[in-house]
Amino acid sequence: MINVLQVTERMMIRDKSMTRAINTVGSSTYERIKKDIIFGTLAPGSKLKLDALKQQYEASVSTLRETLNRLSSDGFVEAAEQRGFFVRSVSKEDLTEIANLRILLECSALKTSIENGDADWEGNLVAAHHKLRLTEEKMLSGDTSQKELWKRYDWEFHKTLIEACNSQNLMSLHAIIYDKYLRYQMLVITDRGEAAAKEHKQMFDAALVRDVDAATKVLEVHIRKGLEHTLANM
Amino acid sequence: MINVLQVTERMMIRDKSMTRAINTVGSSTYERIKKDIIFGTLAPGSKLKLDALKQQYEASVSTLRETLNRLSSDGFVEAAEQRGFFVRSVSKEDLTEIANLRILLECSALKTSIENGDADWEGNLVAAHHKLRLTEEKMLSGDTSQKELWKRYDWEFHKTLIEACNSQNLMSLHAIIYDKYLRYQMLVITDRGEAAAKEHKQMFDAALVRDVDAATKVLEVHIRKGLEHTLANM
DNA sequence: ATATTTAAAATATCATATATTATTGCGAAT
DNA sequence: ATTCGCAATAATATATGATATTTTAAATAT
Repeated sequence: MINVLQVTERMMIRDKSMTRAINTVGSSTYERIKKDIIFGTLAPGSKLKLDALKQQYEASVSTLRETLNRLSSDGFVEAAEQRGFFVRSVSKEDLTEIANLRILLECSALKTSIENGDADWEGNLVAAHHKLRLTEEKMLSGDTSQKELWKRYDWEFHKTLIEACNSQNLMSLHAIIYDKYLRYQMLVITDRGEAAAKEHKQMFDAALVRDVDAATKVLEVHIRKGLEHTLANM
Repeated sequence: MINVLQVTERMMIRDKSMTRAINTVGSSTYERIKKDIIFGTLAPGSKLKLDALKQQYEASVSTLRETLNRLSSDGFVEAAEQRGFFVRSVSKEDLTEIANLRILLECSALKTSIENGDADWEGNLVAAHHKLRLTEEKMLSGDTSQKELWKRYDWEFHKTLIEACNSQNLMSLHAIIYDKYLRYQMLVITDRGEAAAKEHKQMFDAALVRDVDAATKVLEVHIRKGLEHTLANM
């Protein structure tokens, strides 16, 4: 799931021999609003007035309510009965909870994934790490124009690492938590560029030689350091 | 959260000096449909046609769509773009994933909770276990009329056990997973009555003497045995 | 049998009506 | 003067029914 930065334009899918454009207004507003919450365009705690959203996202009230209800179940929006919707507010406590959850879920998934991953998985991992490293190098050399792309490759790398864990349920829970964690990262201006890149490399190497202990330990440090960095800057 | 068996009638809340009835059609429909999915009234895999639901739950299409979108984010309903909604289908693989997730989340929460629980928590735990034990005894002596109540007390006991874990995020994730697990339990006819009751007692005792290891071990066995029992009967 | 056309059913979206909450203004009491 | 309570009004959320679009199925032709 490229849930974070998913292309919002119409996607093509194969249907028999024809290609046909599909995408509902609902799903595209969902992606757009979610993205705007994660990347801070919609500020934490701010009221989501339906009339205003109607103009902003060019969708009807019903469609917006469907969207906001979904986002509320996901935990990005707060729904106050008969008082409307709000962007989920942020706090250090919440971030700490999110980070701990991410450690719990992702480390568990990583362990199983490393134990079960086949050649396909290794291939995907090599590819994912390669793309991530290239973008990281660009970022480190001062070209910060592609922050969104960088974050997408970060997501793809982490997702690929745990992809062989054999649990759809775990994967989708993790996807949500990852996005919540990302939202906090986008809240602060700076990032841990070089250190994070080094940790990615260590995880990559450990995963390929099937060293579960090393990989999960680095992952935990990776997340915990990210947590500390964000806490210190928010 | 008494999410499973929550009373669907209007609830009273205090507002200044008056009591005032609140409850939207949306939230009550949500609870009702969720309950019907968990308790099997709405069969796994079955199509959720809007017209039919409209009559069944006496709500408009838009309200129902809001509900179904929420349930889809929660994972109880499958939303197929432009093809409508379906009750989430079941499988042994899915149940196994759910059980493993429950072990992961609940054991982690239990550990922290036991480490942090104060006198209030102990009191709540004593009360929760007492209510559960009374109902279990009735069930074991043949009175199976209160299966829903029993399941509610089971939920309250497990919830109370982890309530001092200091993580709202973890608690709400756990609540969803618990309900998914419960759905599978309701699918099969029989239960592990006596054995489960014994395990509850063991967890209760271990929690009170703050024996993290013993408590989490029993919990894991408790869930794993429940998984095996359900797998064998589905 | 397979493909195409047509009809029916169902979903997605919208505009509007109803119910609820929030705001404002005014007068009485402290 | 300031606070509090109350009523009228405005703003907003919730819920509904109607319409447009898409999918499913049934029927016909290749």
